Amino acid sequence: MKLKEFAKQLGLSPTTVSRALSGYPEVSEKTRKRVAEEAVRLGYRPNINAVRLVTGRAGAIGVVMGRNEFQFSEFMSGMAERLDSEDIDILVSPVADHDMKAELQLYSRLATSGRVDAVIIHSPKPNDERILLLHKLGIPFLVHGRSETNVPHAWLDIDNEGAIRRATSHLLDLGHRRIALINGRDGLTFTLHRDKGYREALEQRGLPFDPRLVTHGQFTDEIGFRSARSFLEQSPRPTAFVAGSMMTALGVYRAVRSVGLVVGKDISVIAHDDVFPYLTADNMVPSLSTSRSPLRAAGARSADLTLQLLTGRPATEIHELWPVELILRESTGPAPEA
Amino acid sequence: MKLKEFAKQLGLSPTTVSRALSGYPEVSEKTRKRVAEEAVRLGYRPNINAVRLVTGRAGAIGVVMGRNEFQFSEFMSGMAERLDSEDIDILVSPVADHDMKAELQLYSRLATSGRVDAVIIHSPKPNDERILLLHKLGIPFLVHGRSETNVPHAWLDIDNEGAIRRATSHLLDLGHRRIALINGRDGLTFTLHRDKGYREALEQRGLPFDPRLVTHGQFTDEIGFRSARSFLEQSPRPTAFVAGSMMTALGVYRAVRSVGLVVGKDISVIAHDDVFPYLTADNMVPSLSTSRSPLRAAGARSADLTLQLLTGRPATEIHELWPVELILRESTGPAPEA
DNA sequence: TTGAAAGCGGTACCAC
DNA sequence: GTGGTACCGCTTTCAA
Repeated sequence: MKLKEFAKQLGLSPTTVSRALSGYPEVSEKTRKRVAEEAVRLGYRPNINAVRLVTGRAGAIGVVMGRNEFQFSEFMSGMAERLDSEDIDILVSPVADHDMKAELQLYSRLATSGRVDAVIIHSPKPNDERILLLHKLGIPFLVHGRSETNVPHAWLDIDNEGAIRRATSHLLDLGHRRIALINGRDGLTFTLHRDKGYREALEQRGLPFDPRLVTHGQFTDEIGFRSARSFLEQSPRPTAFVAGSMMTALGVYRAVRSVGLVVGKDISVIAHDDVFPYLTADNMVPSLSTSRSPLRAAGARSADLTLQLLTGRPATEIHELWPVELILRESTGPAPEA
Repeated sequence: MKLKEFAKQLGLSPTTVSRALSGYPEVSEKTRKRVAEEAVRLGYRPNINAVRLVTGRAGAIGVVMGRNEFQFSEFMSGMAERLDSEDIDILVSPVADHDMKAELQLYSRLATSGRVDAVIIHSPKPNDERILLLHKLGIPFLVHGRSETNVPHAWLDIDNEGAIRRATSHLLDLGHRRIALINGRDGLTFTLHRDKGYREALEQRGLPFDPRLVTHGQFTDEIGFRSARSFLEQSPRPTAFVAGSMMTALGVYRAVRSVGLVVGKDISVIAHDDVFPYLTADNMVPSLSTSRSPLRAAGARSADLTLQLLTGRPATEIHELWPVELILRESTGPAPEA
């Protein structure tokens, strides 16, 4: 059913029908109501591609996801929550990890092809080429995370620095002195922020920073296991771990057990938790102390902010830093006597 | 840069340029090459929405994802691998779990709005309303999984029945007699197939089926833990578990440990593994025996088959059943003496 | 408050 | 092999 045909059936002009459906003020209430009802009854829906062509809007937000990021479904679910009521799609473009060239090409394509009205990017670096490119391309974008590029950009981030500072401080309060940090991929802003939070906590106590107590890598159980194992071989060994993700924590738990130690007694563990429905810190044994920040909520808010961007709110105004909760469970305890 | 403008710069007509770029045969090789080069140089890209309007193609494949499905990133990465070379997007529509009404509405919208050329649906039921609806709507679709609706439809599935039959048989071979199955959500085809495979293995040995040894639920660590715990309270307790996913297996491991038993010795465990980069069966302690089927590959192939569907291959011809490997590791061992 | 008509940026038919 | 032009289905100015 096309507009013309539909309009004819109603005895109206296409113009009026279009206006009625789009909620223009000049249409009489009676007409609007009739049009709306008939549209449902006769099943008329505007052809989205025609609308897009004529309005120049794509009606979609692009999300570029790294291929190995299990967190994605959660973020996107959040986005969907917010976008459900709008007529806006989520366009997902997975891109191979670590292939910056391919990723940059992707943005050019997305921007110039008019598939999306805006883009959300993840895991930025302090000096991120993608941000420069997107700015140059003139396409609205939101950064999930932060960057230090002086190009103006909208962002939403969690307080990684504060989260890890507090986690580390708490461990220090418990008497731990050798605390290992299993951090994210090197060079990413959130990794740097976490490193910073960790160092700050040490500094506050006048404790020295030991680079041998920090590793960087993807959030996988394997990296968690390997890092923890190699830390545990040190002498003296650390008595506490700060882990970058739930998956990392799984590896850490295993590593601790594999050398005959007990999490929460011999070794304390705090991990960052994005809150996944399928893997719960509370259910781990012992239950896992976490710095906690629901990724789903971040997804919803990111969609919301992107929408604001699209309605003209300046990117420079859109900066949101979310606090992170510290939730203490059984995996943290006083440092064992030396 | 628009076609008209671009064509003028080349001293050609829009028609010729369009043909050259779309690879029509009647354009001379020389012209085609020149046009292609200049397009890159001047940065001309056809406006996708205009193309879509005029061709009637959406240039996108829709994927409807349940909100709590961590497997999704992996499947989509696979899709992207295949779609990278095509000019086809992935449109993701997350939908609340268990909200069939919302989901059906979503399909109607997707189909009638012309946003997507085809849809991929997941986790079908034997008699799935979505399949009926999509068929009625006349939009091409591929089912990831299987259904028993007599509506013709393309599908790609793994041999869940065979996988669980073999897993169970293997445990029986090892002398286990009380084997518990922690299965997926009730009513879904793959869950039924797994139930069936489990029963078949028992039948082959003439062993009775005990409904108290089977649970159904989402693939979460929590369900894995709870199910396993309640199984372990039975007397006599099962000596082996077949778990529906890696997340479930995490819960099972925990449950076993929490009652002072040892996986691989007191209790054998086999889980189904979709192969995630961030959670590896081999890294678990003890390493986890699995029925294994890479979801990423399924995603790539699903995209491929959907493309075939779009080029006219009849849905009734597209049925693919993938075998599942059984990989034995340390979590399975002989049944302990009674 | 309603309608006629000119595009939006391409594709593809039909002529040359 | 190349070009003119009528659409694709809608929105939006302009006029009534």
